Order: sequence, then structure tokens, then C-alpha cells
Amino acid sequence: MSSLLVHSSDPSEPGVKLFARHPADVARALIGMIVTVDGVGGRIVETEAYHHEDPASHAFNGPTPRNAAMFGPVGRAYVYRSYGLHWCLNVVCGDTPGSAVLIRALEPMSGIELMQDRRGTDMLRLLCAGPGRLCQALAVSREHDGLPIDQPPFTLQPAMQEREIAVGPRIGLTKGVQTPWRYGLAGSKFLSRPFPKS
DNA sequence: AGACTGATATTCT
DNA sequence: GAATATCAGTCTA
Repeated sequence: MSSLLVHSSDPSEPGVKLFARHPADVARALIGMIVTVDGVGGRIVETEAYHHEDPASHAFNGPTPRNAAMFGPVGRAYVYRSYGLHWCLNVVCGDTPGSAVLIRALEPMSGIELMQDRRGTDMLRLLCAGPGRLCQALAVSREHDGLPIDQPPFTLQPAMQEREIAVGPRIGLTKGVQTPWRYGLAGSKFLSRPFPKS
């Protein structure tokens, strides 16, 4: 199978179609795909888009040591620490530098025992329901920052033909609250929070 | 159920 | 010094 990454400027490369687009498109496209780290992971059921012109984005005020990966090639991981405690996993994307998609929740599929050990709970619903929990379950941390999202230790592969996608406002923000760039697999029991009814 | 709190890296004022 | 793309625990109801 071919690489999902953008290592060439050939627009027929799958990675170009997937990642070199507006982060809202990419966030939508990632729903239903399967991501693993060292064989541990599952189906992506929740994402959020962050555009470089969006005040909620870490890239809004330009490059810093923390957000450097957001200004590198698309298709790489951007991993940052949240509230000093948790790690959060993003995929760098966009047609211009400085955009990314936050992966907020997974439906656990492989390596469930390892996830349970790392999380200290056997509750499937809470193993990967939230960006911090997800990174704890998959053991994602600073060492993954900047790594290609479709090469070891990562895998990323399409896994669903048709799916219904829920849309809503992003979670935990004070800026850009009204921009509805949160996406989810409709009806999934593994969301970090339900989507508000339209 | 919802409200509050503590942990504490990184950035911004 | 204050805010933040969080989570778990512990209160109050």
C-alpha cells in the first residue's frame, strides 16, 4: 500500500490529497481511520481542526519551540503538553503552514490490555476518550513530536467506506468558540463528550 | 448531575 | 503573574 505522507509534490500521492488541505477537511477525512502506535490503537472517532488564522490555534502567534512541528511538513505528528500534565496528538496538515488536526478520541481495537495497564483502568469507554487519555493509552509523548504519522512506530490506514459524521463546536476553548470544527463518528460510544443536538 | 480543585509545561503579558 | 486544545478526584444536590 502506498504512503499517506507527503514526500513529493505530486498531487496524485495519497498524502497530498489527505493532508495538504484545509484542516477542517482533514479532520473530517480522519474520522473512521485506524491509527496505531507500536501496534496499539484503534478507530479515530473524534477530531478537531486548528487553522493558522484561528486564534485558538497554537500556531496563531507564529513559530515557537513547542509548535515547531506545525510549521514543518504535513503528515507529521505535533505532540504538545497540555496543562503541564497531559500529552495531545495532532496531525500537521493544511495548504499553508501552521495548521493541524487534534485527535481527541479513539475506539480501542488493538493492544487493549496494554492500554488498560497504562491507563490504570479496564473501562473501555474511557481508555481513549479525550486527547490526554488517548496519549496515555498509546504512550505518545514528546519523542513522537515531528514523526511521520504513517510510518513506524505509527500506522494510519483508511478503514471505513461510509460513515455519518457529527459536527459541533470545539471543546475547552476560550477563543474561536463559535467555529464548528469538531468532528465525530455519529453514534460512537467512545467520544470524549456527546455532540450537542442540532 | 454539576461545581470545584489540584497537578504544573509552555506561552504570553 | 495569568491563561491554557485536560483529567481525576471530591465535594454538593
